[in-house]
Amino acid sequence: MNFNEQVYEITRAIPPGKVLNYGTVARLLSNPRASRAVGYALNALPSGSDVPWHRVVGKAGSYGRISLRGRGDSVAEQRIRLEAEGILFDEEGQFPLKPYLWQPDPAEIASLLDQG
DNA sequence: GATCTGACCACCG
DNA sequence: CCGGTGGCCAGAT
Repeated sequence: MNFNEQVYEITRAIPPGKVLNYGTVARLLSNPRASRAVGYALNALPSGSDVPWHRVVGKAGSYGRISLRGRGDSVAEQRIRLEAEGILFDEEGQFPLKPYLWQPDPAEIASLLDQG
């Protein structure tokens, strides 16, 4: 199980209406500084993937933010999907992280990474 | 193998 | 709040 697959496993485990930051995903993989690599992994996903990539967002202070680069269409799609799950954006295209942050059970994560 | 790039973030100052 | 820096992994050249 390589790094990318672990990222996908974690992302698949995020419930609808909840989100994680790139850095949080990296921490769950025991690579606290690998947030950038998490972004790379999601970038490498095929368009028809069953991985809910839209539930991984960037972080700006205590706010969540869509931070895709060079993919205008995907930015719109991510926002639409999140809004469809009940996450509403403010005028600055952000939303407060606190009510939407997923708090995973460490044992569940360990199990996920172990099995896959 | 060296080098560069990219959906990032924590840590200073 | 803003900017600079270092660190991570994978893919392309």
